[in-house]
Amino acid sequence: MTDGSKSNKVNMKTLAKVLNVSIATISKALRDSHDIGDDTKQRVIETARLLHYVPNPYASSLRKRSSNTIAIVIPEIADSFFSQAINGIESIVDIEKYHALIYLTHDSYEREKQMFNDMSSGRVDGILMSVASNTEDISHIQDLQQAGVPIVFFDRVCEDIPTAKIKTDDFNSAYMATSHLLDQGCKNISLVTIEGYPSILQAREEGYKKALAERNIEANEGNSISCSNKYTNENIAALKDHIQKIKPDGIIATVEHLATTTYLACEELKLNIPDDIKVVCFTNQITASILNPPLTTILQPAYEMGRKAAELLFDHLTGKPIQLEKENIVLPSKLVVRNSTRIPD
Amino acid sequence: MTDGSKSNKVNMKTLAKVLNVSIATISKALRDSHDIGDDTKQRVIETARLLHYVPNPYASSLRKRSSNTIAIVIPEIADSFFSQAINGIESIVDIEKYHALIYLTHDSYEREKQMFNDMSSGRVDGILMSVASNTEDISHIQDLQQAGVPIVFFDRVCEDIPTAKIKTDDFNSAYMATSHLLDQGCKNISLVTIEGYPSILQAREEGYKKALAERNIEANEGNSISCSNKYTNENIAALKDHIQKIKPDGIIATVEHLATTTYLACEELKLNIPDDIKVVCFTNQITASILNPPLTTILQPAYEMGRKAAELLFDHLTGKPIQLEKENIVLPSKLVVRNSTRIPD
DNA sequence: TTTATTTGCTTAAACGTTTACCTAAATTTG
DNA sequence: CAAATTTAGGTAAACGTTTAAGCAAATAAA
Repeated sequence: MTDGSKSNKVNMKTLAKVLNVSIATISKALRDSHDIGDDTKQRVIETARLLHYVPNPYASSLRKRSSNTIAIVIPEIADSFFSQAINGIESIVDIEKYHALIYLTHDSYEREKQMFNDMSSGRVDGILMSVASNTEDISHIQDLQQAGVPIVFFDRVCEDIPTAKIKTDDFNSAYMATSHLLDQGCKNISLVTIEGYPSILQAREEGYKKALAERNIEANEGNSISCSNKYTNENIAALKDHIQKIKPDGIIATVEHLATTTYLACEELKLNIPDDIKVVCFTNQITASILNPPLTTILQPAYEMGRKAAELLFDHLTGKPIQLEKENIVLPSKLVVRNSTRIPD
Repeated sequence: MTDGSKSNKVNMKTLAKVLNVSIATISKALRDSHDIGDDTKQRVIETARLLHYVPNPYASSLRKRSSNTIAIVIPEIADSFFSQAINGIESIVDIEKYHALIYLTHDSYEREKQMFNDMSSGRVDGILMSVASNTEDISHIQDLQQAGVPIVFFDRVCEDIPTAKIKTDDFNSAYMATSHLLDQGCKNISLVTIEGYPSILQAREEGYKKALAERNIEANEGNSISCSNKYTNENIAALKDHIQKIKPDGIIATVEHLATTTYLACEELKLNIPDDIKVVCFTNQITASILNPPLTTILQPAYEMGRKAAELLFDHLTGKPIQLEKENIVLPSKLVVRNSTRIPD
């Protein structure tokens, strides 16, 4: 339309005919092969440009047995963590001129398994993933890895698969957060977490427990409450029950949407944050600073984690001398102290 | 590993050999062709399952000249709108057993154009997109459409392309929001928006102006301020300047991250929301209700928009009798009133 | 000058499907 | 019972690349 060309498919055959050379010459010229003379190369490139030739990726993938495509396998895009991580991943995918297929597991093992089955077709050259929280049988992952598809985990890693893992220091962050609450005078801290229990939440729970243990405080079962992994009124109700029963003076919320749950539960119970109860939450949302009160958060390096994971995968894919199984990277999270944990005057 | 099979590629040839039939028989049997007898079909399906046969998508795409893949072209995944929209899209992509490639334009026309060039290879069967805000020359979109690739716009639509468009009522929502502020007693309302000006922001501005005009209030140039489209301290500073100069008693923030910008600017200026200045923001974040004060928002049907866009695209792709160019759907946003626009007692 | 090497290109097979067309046997029709 | 049709499959080409192998001409080496 904007140019003179019709929408007839122009492929290598077309170019070959126009330039009166063989298809092989076209292919090699475009890939800058040493086989082709400089002037021919130029002529090929020029006519390719003129005729708006765009290579067919599927023919290429079929023949080369590689797709220039990676998979991003994550539970969902509901929170800011994965949004930011995807942006980090994309920043590299873009540079490498790859494509990214997105697979959302909805945190379900069954779906994750199906998706791995799909990927066993050679659809992707590599995988960046955060495992579903109820994935225990990891044979689908092992199978694909054995089949030669490199995998890099980020955030929710699978410890039993020998490959690169990009984590943040969940144990330590929770430890820091809990210690911070203790420093601020809390004596009875509850952990609000979610069902299904991905390993990172386990680490957070352990960091929490360690901080308590260090100060000789017993972490009794009752101080832990599990919510469903999406924002619901049921969660608010459950948390209210919990608070009324346990009467905690501090709360660690382990995932983003639990911040809202916690704040609303406290509000409904007429509990003042931070006077009656102090709150820390794992979240990356910029609104943390304008909450009522501003929320003390554990800020995770989401973008950097996605980016680093992608970097490692591409280092491997592009044949750099790197052993994925040796890469075990921990990027630190940051405790950002705000008023939700302030000691009242 | 978990099964007896090695990682040797099993393809139709393998199955054909094992079952002593032709490759064509395998192919037809697996696609449930009428050509093949029921018992043969069963045998094929059974051995395919046994040998863990997974069809090669690239061979199939090459031959069929269609990829079972769609593109999601969006500016970024930075805010909750696009996160939720993607989830809506995925809910349909999943059902249809398609795949979704994600293209982030970073709101840049140049990148968008490159991506369309990439897609002109036949890589995708259809496109779901929100156009970049600085896209004015739309020939890249036209070209692809003319080449037969169906496109469905959502949110940031391109009016000049005759195809399906899923929007929300930006004009009306902004009108409602502004009227609401006026009802709450505001006399001097500023519009905080972003540079680059996608069409939806234009609509929001016009809704804002209409509400003012209706009450015979002049919307002077100075009441509009443009920020960069990411959360920065510069934006906060600029907004502070603006507020000090114009002294608005009401603010409409047109995109999500401007809520934080606005709240922080007001805080730094020691302005009380809502007593000194009332605020409404276009955002889907659940934290709106726990802000200080809770934020009156325009809640957009992000998930539904993504879902509906995908539905229309697939209706078209699966040959349903539907004319994309006739589909112009507007899903309503909702004004959720909270304390940031409350009239002081 | 003869031989070896390099340059620049071509031929043809391969990647794994799908499908138009063909065929032989089985079944139905008149 | 012959002719027509249906059933159940096979053959081979095609989709658009990439690449191993080959080859003639030009250049370099001996």
